[in-house]
Amino acid sequence: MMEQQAVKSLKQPEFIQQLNGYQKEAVFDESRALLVNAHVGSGKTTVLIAKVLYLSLEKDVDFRDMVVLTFTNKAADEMKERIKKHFPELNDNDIPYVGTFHSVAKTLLSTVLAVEDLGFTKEFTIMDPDEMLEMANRLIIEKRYRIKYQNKLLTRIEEYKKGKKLYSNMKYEDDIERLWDDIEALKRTQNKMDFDDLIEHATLLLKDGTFQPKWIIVDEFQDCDEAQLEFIKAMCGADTKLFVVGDPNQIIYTWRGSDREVFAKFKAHFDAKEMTLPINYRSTATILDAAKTFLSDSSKLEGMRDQGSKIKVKHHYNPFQEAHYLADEIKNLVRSGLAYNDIAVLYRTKRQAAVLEDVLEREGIPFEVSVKKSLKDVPVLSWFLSVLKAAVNEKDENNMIAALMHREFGDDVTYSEVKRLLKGESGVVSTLFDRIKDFRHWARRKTPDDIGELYDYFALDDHLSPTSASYEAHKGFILDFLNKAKEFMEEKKLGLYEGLLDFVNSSTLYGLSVFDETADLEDNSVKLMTLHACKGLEFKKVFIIGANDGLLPLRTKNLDEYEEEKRLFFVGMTRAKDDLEISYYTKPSEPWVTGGPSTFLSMIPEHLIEREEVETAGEVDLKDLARKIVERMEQKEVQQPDAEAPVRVEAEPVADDGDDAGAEASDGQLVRHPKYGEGVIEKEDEATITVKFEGYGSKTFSKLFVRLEYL
DNA sequence: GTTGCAGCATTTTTT
DNA sequence: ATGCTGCAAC
Repeated sequence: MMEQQAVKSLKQPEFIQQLNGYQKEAVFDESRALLVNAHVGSGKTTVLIAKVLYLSLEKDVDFRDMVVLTFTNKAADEMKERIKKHFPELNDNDIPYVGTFHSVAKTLLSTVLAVEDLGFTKEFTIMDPDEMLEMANRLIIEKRYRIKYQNKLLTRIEEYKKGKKLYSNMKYEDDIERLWDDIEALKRTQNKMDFDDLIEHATLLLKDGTFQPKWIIVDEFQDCDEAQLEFIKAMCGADTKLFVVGDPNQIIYTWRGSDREVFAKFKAHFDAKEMTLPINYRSTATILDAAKTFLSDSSKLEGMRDQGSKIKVKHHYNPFQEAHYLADEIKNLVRSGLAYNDIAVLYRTKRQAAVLEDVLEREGIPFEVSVKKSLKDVPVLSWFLSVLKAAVNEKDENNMIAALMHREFGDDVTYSEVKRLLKGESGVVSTLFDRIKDFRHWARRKTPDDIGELYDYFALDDHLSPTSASYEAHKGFILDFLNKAKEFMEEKKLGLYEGLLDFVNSSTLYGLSVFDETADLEDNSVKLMTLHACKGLEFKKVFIIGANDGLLPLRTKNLDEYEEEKRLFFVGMTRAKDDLEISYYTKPSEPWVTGGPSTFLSMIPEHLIEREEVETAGEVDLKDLARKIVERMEQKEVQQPDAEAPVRVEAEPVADDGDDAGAEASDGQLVRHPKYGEGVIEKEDEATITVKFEGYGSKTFSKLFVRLEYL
């Protein structure tokens, strides 16, 4: 018996054993193309990872023959981490095609594909939207283009590309078409690709069959747009198999281009087999029953759990009053045993967070608002990235201009002087220009170990002004950035120049998370986020606020948009495991939003609901409070543009005594880390801090992100 | 150049 | 409700 069991468990590794019947069927399936309809909370990620591990372990598929595509960096990182956990000997080089659509396209373009055929070189760099905007603005000035609604330029360009028009009231055309043609041409001259180009160019070059993996695996397939589907098609050879997982009930990004018909198109094109993962493990029956109301086809969604408690529908006078109620309620919940991170407050628009932030902060409730930060939020890094991009890609004139002309860190030259420098005319002197131009030559003789020399090579001290108050912080950011670049190069086994090029491009795709070690820390705080941002997450207690017509659902132009609002509401509701509470206002803060419960609330079967009015605070009180909050918000807005760096750094003591030696002040200091617990500071410099933890050993963090509580 | 009016949006966001 | 902006009239 024992032996039999041993054999059995050998045959069925743990990651298979834990699957249910449907999930196993999906993992073992051998079809050319399989479309898995993964209902909400049905263990989609588990199946995806099991499939990847199964292919590797049982079917001997090499990771280099597997393309695993995700939409977000977070999902890609999770996937990579899970793979590496099973195969600790693997590094990023061994799983090159596990990543986001964009990063995989980038990897293909800079390795196996013939970008030269499209007029690029392998040294191409990636342009983010900010950079594109800079380029566009420069073109407008230079060519004297007339562009209407210029402060909505990026949206207008996007709409133009999709063939739509943003403003239907425009009587006369402007120069948007010529502007876009110029941008397209300039991108080629400067050897740069924007995010869309990565997919489009890769698709074009893949069509000759250079790269055809054995397997293509896609996560969140419902978010796929036309271009991404074409990308997948272009990679398919006769022997390529496809495994895509998605949930049509969670299509909430059609406004961003995701294709409502993508499931049908996939099935038709690949003659795909379709399967369903119906079982939801997450939510109580009550929550699921209520959520099903918002689906067009809910027949296949099955729950596993008992009834649970009813859904609370709360009626508040206005958002200010609600914020106070929520603060009290959260305190009560925590008192009754819930952790802060079991709780989420979800809303339709970002601006709804302001009131909550204000009140929760004053009530001392730990919370986190999910806002994506980019490198641009740290001006010194944004500038330094321009320097590096210009250095790494010799054709990148725009970043050269940005690097030299930066108001704070640049070389104090005018536009016409930079133009003359670029033309090679004499009479203008810029050390930074020379160093950037000479970088490739210099870097040839260097290795990643020499990366610290970059600081002196670019004479950064001259640009960061050592006398300024923020000098130490600025220097710290840059040293930290270089440090991360070095780690990156070592993991990928690249030389200094190639490594820096790759790192710069990854930074563009990854944003700040390139070196945010706290990104997915399980810290104990209430999460505030939009309904869009909550996809993929789950909480024991969920508050959905502002269920008023005009807000949730937002005012919609057509039935399609209304259906998408329903799916969005569905996504929000199904984040809740145990308890769901939905609120609406008598007096919402936006004048175009209707007072009273939204149509969505009347769609939920009455027997699943428990209604409650929350006492109205005095009118005077509210007005006073409202005024104060508006004042505070205005103050914050004024402060924002000046803000030098992300907040956390300022909150922490930065070594300020003496030069290099200035660490001893914090040595031995007792601190608490949200993940590793209490520890003692071992070492500290401008950029990093090393803490020794009981049970985890020494960990080095970037001061940019680490959140240490000084005890 | 200035002014008043009409028309429109007011939202979600990854790479 | 409010704010932006294109547009036409001055």
